[in-house]
Amino acid sequence: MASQRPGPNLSRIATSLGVSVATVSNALSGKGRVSDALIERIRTHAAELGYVPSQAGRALRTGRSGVLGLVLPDIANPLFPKIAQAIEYAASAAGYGVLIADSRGDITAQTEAINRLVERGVDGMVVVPRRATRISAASCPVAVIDTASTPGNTVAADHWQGGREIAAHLAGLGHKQILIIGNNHESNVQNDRAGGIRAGLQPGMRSETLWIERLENETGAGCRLGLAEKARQGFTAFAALSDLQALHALTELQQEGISVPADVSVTGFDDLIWSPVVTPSLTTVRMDMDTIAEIAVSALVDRINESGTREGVLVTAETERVPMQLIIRQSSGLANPAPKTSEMENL
Amino acid sequence: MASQRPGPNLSRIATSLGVSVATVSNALSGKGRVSDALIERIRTHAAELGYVPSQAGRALRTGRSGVLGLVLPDIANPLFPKIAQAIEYAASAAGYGVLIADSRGDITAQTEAINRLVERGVDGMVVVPRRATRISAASCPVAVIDTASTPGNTVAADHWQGGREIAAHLAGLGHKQILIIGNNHESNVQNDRAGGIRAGLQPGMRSETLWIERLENETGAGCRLGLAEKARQGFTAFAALSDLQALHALTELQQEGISVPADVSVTGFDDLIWSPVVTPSLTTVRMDMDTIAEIAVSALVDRINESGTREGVLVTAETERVPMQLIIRQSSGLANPAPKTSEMENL
DNA sequence: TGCAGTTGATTAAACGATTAAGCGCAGCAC
DNA sequence: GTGCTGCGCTTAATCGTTTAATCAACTGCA
Repeated sequence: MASQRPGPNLSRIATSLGVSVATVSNALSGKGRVSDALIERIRTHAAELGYVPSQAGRALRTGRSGVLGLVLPDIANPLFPKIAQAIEYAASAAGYGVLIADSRGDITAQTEAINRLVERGVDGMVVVPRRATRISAASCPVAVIDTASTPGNTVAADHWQGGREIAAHLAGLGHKQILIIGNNHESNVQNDRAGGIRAGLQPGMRSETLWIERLENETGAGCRLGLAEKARQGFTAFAALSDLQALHALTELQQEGISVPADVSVTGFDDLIWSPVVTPSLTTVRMDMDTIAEIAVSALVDRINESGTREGVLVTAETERVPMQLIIRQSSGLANPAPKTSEMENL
Repeated sequence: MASQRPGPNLSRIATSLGVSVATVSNALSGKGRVSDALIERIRTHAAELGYVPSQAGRALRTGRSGVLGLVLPDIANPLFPKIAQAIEYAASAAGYGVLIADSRGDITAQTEAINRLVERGVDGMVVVPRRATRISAASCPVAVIDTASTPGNTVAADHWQGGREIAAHLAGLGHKQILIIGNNHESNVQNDRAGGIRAGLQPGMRSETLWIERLENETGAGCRLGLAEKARQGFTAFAALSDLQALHALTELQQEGISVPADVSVTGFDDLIWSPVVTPSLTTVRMDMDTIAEIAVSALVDRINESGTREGVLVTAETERVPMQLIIRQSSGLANPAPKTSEMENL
């Protein structure tokens, strides 16, 4: 009934070579005292038998599963591919597997997902919360990737600095009136980004912030934002707090016959998959997910290796903010001095 | 040194109640013969102690890890969130965890990723290949989600039928000349979709297919597709084989001053996150990922439960094609009878 | 030669669960 | 009263690995 593991195990190697299991284990792990000749013999034999150690046996003995959990509470988060990829890469470089637990947006579902991970015996986990959910002491080390202003945050992109990059870029192009577009008013990430933009404005520039979440909830995701009207009011730059909103803005403006970047500029955040593909391609700010993932995972791994007692703690890292990188593409250009008389023959 | 698992184990419950470990195990799993009274007593006591069974112990004994692998070889696939979510949901409903293994696009990296999963002892895995990679016999059951025309496919959306839906929709709107836009010529999925569209054309309609992969490789992802010229040639509908290309087409057309849907129609595939958000919102075809995931996972689980010998097989499911659903939004409209004289004042 | 110290291996005890087999006891039939 | 059956529980083996403890043999040194 019970399915046998296919490959050879330590004891098969041991009997086949006429030595004890412990010796084989020591030879392969390089820990105990085994003669060099025997180590060599055992290693080659193990290799030609195609031996792979049983994670189950090892996990049982050591109390470590070699698996990290990844919790993404945000429904179908478009950043997911990048995050998952980066985390998986960093984890597997550190010898860990990654168990995902997507909790469809709900907060209780999130804690359930975390519990599932704990029950599966993960050694630690990476959580990317949407709101500042208190990930209080799951019974394993936890790394939080959100934003530096979130209490308990382990590491994150420097969203504030990213905002400043955008502001500086727009200032350099001569824009005076900037409309910031966000869709989640309670998101620490978006607030940091918006704050960074405002902090980066030069004297003589002003900004206004448009939170579209209520509009989206009432009228649906594809609602009109009324950006043409805003352009008529004198806004020449639309700085979205995410590429999704940037796309929303860009297409709405185009549909209204307003040319980007000739008439107005549009910028985003995150450098999502479509950013280089749309016309005009999107000027945005990229987070260095690989570095963030590496920092998070290594902080986690350090903690796991150091603490014998498997306590639940929020781990900390030396570098808390990873700089974001401005990607200048086509959607941002020199401020049009007379935005109202939008010429349709541009470009 | 070895970190102790925090919670109680079977033997702690057993000694605490003065019974044997086996009895506790039987009581909790409901397998052996235990009196109802004792079962009750053990269950409540286990509950109040907060007992969670050790996956490691169980895995070692039963040879089953209770974990499925998910392999997504496609770099940063924008479908990833949906797939991962659906698979994770289906798997966790079936009592399984999901271990991800993203192999950054490379084929050798893909087999490495598969090996990593096998070494971690997954009981089975779901593979979504980009090209028809032969997933020949990893040493565990494998479910392939690609397209019905792929040999060895387990279950997939009925891309062909999805294509017919698009064709029928465009035919109903009076379109005669359809430009199909794809970016991967070797993709079974895209070929099926294109085939479905062509098969669904009414008499008097014609189609042409534009593969943009070479253009993308040479000129970058955001290259000009020259769609305005195509519109001038008389094409009134642009049927992209993925929402990403649809977005590419939509924004390029808008930028050129061609109005969608007044002048031409644009349709996509997959109903990705931005489809409802862009202006005009995108008419597309949605795959029922939840159903697909459920079928794949349950086929996998059936296979796992039935085969004792852990052999590596491509599992099959009863339902191989899951119908796609046409989502009509704003980007498709009645065919403009005189596309050449595109009036700029539309809308 | 005798003794301490090192080397290279073995022995055995875990880790936590599952499960086949066994055992005492009651009830029942002959 | 004996034999049989079924119930309720225990005993014990097992999965594969790690690792502390042990031990034999050999070395160097007095």
